[in-house]
Amino acid sequence: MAKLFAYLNNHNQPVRVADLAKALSAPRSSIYELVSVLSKEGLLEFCGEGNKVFFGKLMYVYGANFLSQNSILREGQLEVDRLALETHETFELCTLNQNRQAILYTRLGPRPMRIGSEIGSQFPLPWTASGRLLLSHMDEEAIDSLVLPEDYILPNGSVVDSGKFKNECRDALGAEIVVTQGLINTFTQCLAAPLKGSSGLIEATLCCVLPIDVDGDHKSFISAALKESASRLSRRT
Amino acid sequence: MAKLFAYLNNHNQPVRVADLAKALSAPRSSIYELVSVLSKEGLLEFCGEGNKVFFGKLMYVYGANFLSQNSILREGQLEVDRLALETHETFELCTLNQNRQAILYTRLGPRPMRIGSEIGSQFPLPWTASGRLLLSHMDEEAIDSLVLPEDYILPNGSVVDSGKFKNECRDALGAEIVVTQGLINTFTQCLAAPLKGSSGLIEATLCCVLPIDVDGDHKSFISAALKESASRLSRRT
DNA sequence: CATAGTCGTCCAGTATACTGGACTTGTGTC
DNA sequence: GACACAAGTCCAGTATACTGGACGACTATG
Repeated sequence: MAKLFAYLNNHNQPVRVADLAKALSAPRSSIYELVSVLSKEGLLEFCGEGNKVFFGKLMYVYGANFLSQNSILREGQLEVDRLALETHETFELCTLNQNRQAILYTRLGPRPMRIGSEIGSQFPLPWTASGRLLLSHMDEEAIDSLVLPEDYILPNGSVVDSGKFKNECRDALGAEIVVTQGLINTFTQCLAAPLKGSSGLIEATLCCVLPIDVDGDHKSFISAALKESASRLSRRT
Repeated sequence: MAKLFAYLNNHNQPVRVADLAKALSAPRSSIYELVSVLSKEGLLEFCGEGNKVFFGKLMYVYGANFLSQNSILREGQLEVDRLALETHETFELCTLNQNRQAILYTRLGPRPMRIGSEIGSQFPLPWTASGRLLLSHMDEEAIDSLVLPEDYILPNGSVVDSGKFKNECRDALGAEIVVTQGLINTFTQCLAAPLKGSSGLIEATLCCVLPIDVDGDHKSFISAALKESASRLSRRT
C-alpha cells in the first residue's frame, strides 16, 4: 500500500491499474484487489477513461485534517505565498519525513528551475540546506542511523562527505539561516531558515531557491526576509 | 484502518492510542500494531504528549495531490472564499462520497449554526439540498441501492419519505438551484447549485446555509450569486 | 505504602488477505 | 475477421497480519 501511494504521488496524475502492477512489480491480481479495497474506502478513486486510479476524496479530507492541526504548516503556507509574491522568487516549506526532506508547500517564482520541487516530492537530507537544519538537534550517531549511505550521492554522481555533512548539521544548530550551493544542481543555491515549534525543536524550514549568480544585494534582501519570517512564525517558548 | 481514519477525522484532533482501541472496540494489541505500521509509513504521526496519534505528513501530501488533479475543487475553494467574504454567509463545497454527501471545503459566515459543517464531515443524502442534486442523474433503482433506509431518518427523528425524495432528485436534474428547509434542523435552509464536470455530470455542489427567517431580498441575492458562480465554474461541454 | 485500574508489550494460534497461475474478456493490427 | 497481446477476473494454497490473553510498568487513590 505504501509503495502504491508513493508511486501515485511521484506521478501526480491518474495511473492505470495494469501499469501500477507493472511498476510495483507485484502480481496483477494483488493490485486489482488492493485498489478495489482502497477505492471502496475512498482513499483512491477511479477517474476518467481507461481504468485509471488516483488519490480519492477521503485522502484530501484526511490531509485537510492534518493541515488544520498543524499551525506551522498553515501559517507557513501564507508566508510562502507572501514571500513569493513580494520577491518573485521560489519559496518552499519543508519538513522531515522519515529520512527524507519533504516539500509540503511551494510557490514558484517566475524562473522555476529546481528539479522536482512539487508538493510531496522528497529529497535525501544531504542534498539540501533544509536537511542540515532539520538534523541539527541530532548527534552523529542518530544521523548515521537515519541517513543511508546512498543519500550522500548527489544527482550528478558526486558524493557528500558524511563527516563534513554532520559538522554542517551541528553548525546549523541555532543558526538563523543556512545556505548551500550547487548540491542538487550547479546553477542554484538554497537558503533555508528554521521554523521552531513550542518545544524549541525545528519542525519545518522556510526555503528559497535562487540562481547561483544572483547579485549580492538581492541575496541579502532575501536572506533578511527569510530570517524575519522564520523568527515571526517560530513559537516562543 | 478505514474505521481508524474515520474516527480521527470525526475527532479532528490527536487521539490516544488506548482510546482508539476502546472507541473502535478492537483488541488493543491490534490497534497498537496498526498504528505503529501506519506511522512508520507516515500516514499517521505521534504528536504531543501521552502517546497521541493523528494524521501524518504523507496524508497531507497525498491529499494535496488529489487537490492538484481536481480543478473543480481548486476553483470551488476560491469561489467559496469569495462568496463568504462578499455576502458574510456560510458556504460549502460538497461532493458525493460513497452514499454520503461530504463537505470538502467550507468558509463560515459570522453566524455558523449548522451541525458539524467541518471539512470532512459527511451527511446522509436525504438530509441536504446538495444530496438531491448529487443524485439527480440516477434512476429510482440506483438511488434505492445507494441510500440506506436509516439515511431517511433526520436528526430530529422524523423520516423523509423515500418516494418524495426520489421525485425531488428527479426534479433537481437540470435545476440551477435546489432549496431545502428545516431538514437538518428547524432554523436553517440550504441553497445548493450544481458544479458540472466536462462530462455534464454533477461533480460537486456549491451550497449556502441561511437562517430560515432571512428576508426575501437577501435570499434572492444569495441565490443569484450561487447560480452565477456555479455556471461559471461548470465545464462547458 | 498497598491496591486497583489502565497502559503498553509480547506471543502463539488463527483468520484474513496476498500470491501466482489459469482463464475470460477486451483492444489494436494487418 | 482472424490473430496476438494486454487487461481484467477467479480460485486454491500459502504467508502475513490480526486476535486475545498473559504479563510487567506505570499512575492515581485512599
